[in-house]
Amino acid sequence: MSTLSRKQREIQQREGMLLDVARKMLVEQGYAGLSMDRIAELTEYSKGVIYQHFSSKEDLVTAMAVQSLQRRVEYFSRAAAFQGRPRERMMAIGVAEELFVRLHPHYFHSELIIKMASLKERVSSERLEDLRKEQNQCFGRVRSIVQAAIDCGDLVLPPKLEQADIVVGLWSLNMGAYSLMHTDREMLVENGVTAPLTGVRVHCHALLDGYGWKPLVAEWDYENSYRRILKEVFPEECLQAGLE
Amino acid sequence: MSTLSRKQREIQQREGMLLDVARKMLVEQGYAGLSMDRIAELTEYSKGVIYQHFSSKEDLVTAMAVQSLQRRVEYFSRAAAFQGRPRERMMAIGVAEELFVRLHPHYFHSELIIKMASLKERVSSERLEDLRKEQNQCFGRVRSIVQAAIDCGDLVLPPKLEQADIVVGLWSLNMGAYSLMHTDREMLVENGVTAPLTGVRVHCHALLDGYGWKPLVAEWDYENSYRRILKEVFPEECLQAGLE
DNA sequence: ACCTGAACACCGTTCAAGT
DNA sequence: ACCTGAACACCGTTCAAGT
Repeated sequence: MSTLSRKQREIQQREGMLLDVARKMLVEQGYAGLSMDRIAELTEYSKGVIYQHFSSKEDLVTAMAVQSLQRRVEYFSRAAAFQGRPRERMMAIGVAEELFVRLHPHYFHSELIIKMASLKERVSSERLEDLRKEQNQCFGRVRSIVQAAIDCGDLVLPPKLEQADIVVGLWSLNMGAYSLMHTDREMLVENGVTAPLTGVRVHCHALLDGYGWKPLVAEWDYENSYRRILKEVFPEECLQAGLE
Repeated sequence: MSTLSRKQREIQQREGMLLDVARKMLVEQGYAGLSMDRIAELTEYSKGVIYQHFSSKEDLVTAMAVQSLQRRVEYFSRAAAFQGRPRERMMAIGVAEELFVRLHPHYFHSELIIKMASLKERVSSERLEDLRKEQNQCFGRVRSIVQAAIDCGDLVLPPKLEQADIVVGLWSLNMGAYSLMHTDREMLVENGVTAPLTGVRVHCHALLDGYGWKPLVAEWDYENSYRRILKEVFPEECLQAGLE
């Protein structure tokens, strides 16, 4: 027995449909091509209905980003549950992010977009709260792995770095690399960068080695960890993404 | 004796003024608040004149990004000329980026924006060529330092990484960190990240250590290098930014 | 109680008419 | 040769009128 009335469920379903149509539009035609008019036209609802769900265009885009973060939290949670050394679990987070970006580029794209404009002013406070919550969930998942590494002695915090800073470092490297690939792929190719996606993994290992997070690359068979993560945590996603 | 006629110079000057007004508007009111109508109003030119300079709104934003990259190339060039070990020169590039972001946040902002939407379609091909050129200049400045490090034996490329990949790793880390700070500062503060800007330097050192780029942090007094870079390369910018 | 779509203010872009 | 600004098509947002 659901806690929502039939009507409420219908409304929720409608919101999902609106977001699906909007996301498709965003991917195919860019931010400028995303129009409330055309969403109404395509879904055959009136414009008034759309404004019942979303208080503005920016609110709609933020809703897409919230969906994206929810999905990412799922991936991260599964990754964090991997059985192994903390650094292997952190590696699993990296794999989760890679698969997430590969399989849901439109979700990732919507996140990049809300980051751009100073949208906050025009987004409903409830939606902003949702966004904040999901972001902190993501942050928390990663942070608890850093904590575990400190607790078991695998990681001794370098001077001037707190626990949260380690999260920021990894987050920056990953987000920077994927947005670079999204937005400047041509430039990379032009400069002879051949396999940017595989590259991210190697860079992350270098960064973790730099923090002195044990076991170092030289002391452990991370190729094997990688295969185990793919097989044990993301078997289906792995097939979908076409990874061996 | 200039190579441009008086009229041509006037037009160039006008373009600069239009861009200044536009940038201010972008910073104060976000992308949605940037309007061709209001630029015309504020500058007291007609809308037709603006379209003589920029083929579309996207073209205008791209022009801002080109200006930004030109400025960055200046900073990078000065940094690359620093007298010292290649890793110190790379550190100087990091300092250049930090000062650039601190002193010209609006320039940096415009770069983030064009990266967002799939603007390419609506930007004149000349402008796109300018953008490409400046990007490659930046990339090249950094790359040549990596080359120097390889040549003198300070850096031995790790397996699976090419020269250009090292540039991508550093670029990603820096860009990711600064855009995170630009867009999610609240979230960082909420999670106890106190000094994100100083953090970037530490993360970069960790990454370079991870690549095995000599001399490692433990083998060299980089605090001293940092002070020298500020003093010798960016004395004025340093004062402007309010760094000690 | 919920939905519609005309109406409004504003925006990007063009181009015939002016100087 | 250069500039103007009315005109057009479209967009985000609202809300009185309908069911």
